[in-house]
Amino acid sequence: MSRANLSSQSCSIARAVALVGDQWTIMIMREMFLATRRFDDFLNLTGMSSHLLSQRLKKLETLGVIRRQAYSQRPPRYEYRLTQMGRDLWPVIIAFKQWGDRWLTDDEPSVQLIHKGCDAASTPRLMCSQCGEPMEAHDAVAQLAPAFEQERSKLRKQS
Amino acid sequence: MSRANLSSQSCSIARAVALVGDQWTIMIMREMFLATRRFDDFLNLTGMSSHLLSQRLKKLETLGVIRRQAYSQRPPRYEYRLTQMGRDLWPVIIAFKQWGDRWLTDDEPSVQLIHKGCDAASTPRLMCSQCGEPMEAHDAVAQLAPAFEQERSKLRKQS
DNA sequence: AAAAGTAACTTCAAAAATAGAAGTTAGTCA
DNA sequence: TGACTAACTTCTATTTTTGAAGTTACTTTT
Repeated sequence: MSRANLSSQSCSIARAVALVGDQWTIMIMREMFLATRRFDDFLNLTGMSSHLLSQRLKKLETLGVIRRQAYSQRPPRYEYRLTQMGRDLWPVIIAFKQWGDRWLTDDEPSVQLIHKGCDAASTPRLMCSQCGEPMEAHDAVAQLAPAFEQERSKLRKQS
Repeated sequence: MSRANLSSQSCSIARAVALVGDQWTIMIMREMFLATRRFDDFLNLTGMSSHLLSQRLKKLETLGVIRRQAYSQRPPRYEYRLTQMGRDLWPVIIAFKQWGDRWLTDDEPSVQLIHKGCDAASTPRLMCSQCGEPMEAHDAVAQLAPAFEQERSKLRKQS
């Protein structure tokens, strides 16, 4: 299966990952949430090549995750901003951050999140949308839609 | 900057992404959370090449995200299971799922999460660890540690 | 008026990663 | 004995990424 074909799966995880689940895209999104807006800042702050940055920004714009906006006509200059679709990727970035903070360092986190609501340093957690209780892997059971089950049993038999 | 060097950044997002932020690793983790345990099932259900699957499983084992365990001595057969480090990646997978469900499909989600605590279909949300209120991108302010600020202003000047 | 600088890119060759097909190992089953 | 199975490994072709250099359309400095 080629990379592109991942997005043809019916699973929304596969689709999401096919579009925005690569390392440099996630680094771009980190920068977006740190208020970076300009090409050369993305370039220097992520350390990626300009070629790839250009490609990724175009892809994200096409997808509707970010939009490109002129902030000067002469000389022509552009900046990149999140759309709602882009802002909704925040939980993905935060999830990576929490995991990294927990498992990959003993130091203080390099970024702390201050919750505007209560003014405290927050380490956001997942909670159940229905009852509001905190939720972890073992608190949930995955229930597969019939179509997805079928897709999977076909795939299993292919070997 | 080569890919590997991402993990030398002090930012835990960069580190996390360098280790587990690629498409196939995330697909492997999806399968882990769907209770897949065996090589050929990962192979067929993700659609990745066996070469890459083998590499990724080794990397994840070395990192401590999964462990490899014999379930038969003769013939020698192995299965893969999550460690606590691996289970803690659940929020990453769920975050991708929620985003995909919201932005990439109009159909019913292919997977529904049933919360064991309340027995309802749940779409987990982030909440503040301090006050328990739901949290989104605009509810937080990022506060950078001095060392990270310094790292970043050096990087900015490199252009 | 010419030269240097700047932001936002594009181009290109070399290196690295991935895909897909085929092969291997250590067995069991008919 | 021959087919089958799970869990891989090996190989070459293709695709992606890197890193350096170049381009465009201006503004600022000398």
